[in-house]
Amino acid sequence: MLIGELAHEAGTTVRALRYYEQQGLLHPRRTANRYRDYGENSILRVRNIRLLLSLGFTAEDLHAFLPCLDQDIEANRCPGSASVIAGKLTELEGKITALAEIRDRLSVFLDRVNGGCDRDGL
Amino acid sequence: MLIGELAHEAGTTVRALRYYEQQGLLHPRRTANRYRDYGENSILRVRNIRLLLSLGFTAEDLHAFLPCLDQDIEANRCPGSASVIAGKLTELEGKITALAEIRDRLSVFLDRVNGGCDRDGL
DNA sequence: CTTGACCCTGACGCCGGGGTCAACGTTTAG
DNA sequence: CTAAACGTTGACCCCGGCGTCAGGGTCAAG
Repeated sequence: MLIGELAHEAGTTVRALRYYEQQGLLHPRRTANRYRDYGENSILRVRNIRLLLSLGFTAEDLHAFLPCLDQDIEANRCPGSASVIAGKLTELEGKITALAEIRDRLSVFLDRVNGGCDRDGL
Repeated sequence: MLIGELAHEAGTTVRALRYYEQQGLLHPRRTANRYRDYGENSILRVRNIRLLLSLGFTAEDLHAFLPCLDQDIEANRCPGSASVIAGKLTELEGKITALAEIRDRLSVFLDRVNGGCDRDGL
């Protein structure tokens, strides 16, 4: 399978696939004319990569998932990745908490802006 | 007041102040030797800028606050900024929701990884 | 033979909020 | 006189995940 077809099958772009390879996440064979040649399993692999990226992992984080990227990642165990996941989970909780704080501050802020003014319009 | 002193008073850096000016948020006078010359009100103004940035507004968003940046922004009404604030609040809620979803997915993911494996270590 | 649709590598652009030089002018203290 | 400690502009660097050229090669169809 050539890169364009894989991109189509996996729902991404040619550029993204080359980027994943550059990050060490894909290792396609090459045809005689140096075209990248992917196997069928690459479709699942790329989907897994995109799933994990959408979950907030970085490309570097994904190295911990390398051994199991070709399998059904959601159904299968992936030794070594648990600590990475746990770390990301903690990081994520922190971000959510921080954003919630900002939201609360902003909400109070909005109340003041609205409450203290609006003699004209309201 | 020169730029270094203002940076110190407002708790930020010289570079940040020049950046704010570049973004159209500050307009210091110049002394005879082209040094930036800030008034006392600039301290509050810069603090307000930093407060708003920390609340998640971009430098561009801050243009909506220009008329009131020199006042006590938390106590004062700021006509025209309410809609910007409300928009940010909505945006923020969206981000929090998205992150919470990711967190939940990730949590399920972690459970599977732990539950399906670990015959050796645990 | 030529056109068009693929493929290749390499490299710059983007976003945000500055950090961090470089190379230079000014002012003050000793 | 000189050095330190300020100030000036300009320009590149950072992060992550690609988008988007530029300037080629390759291959099948007409």
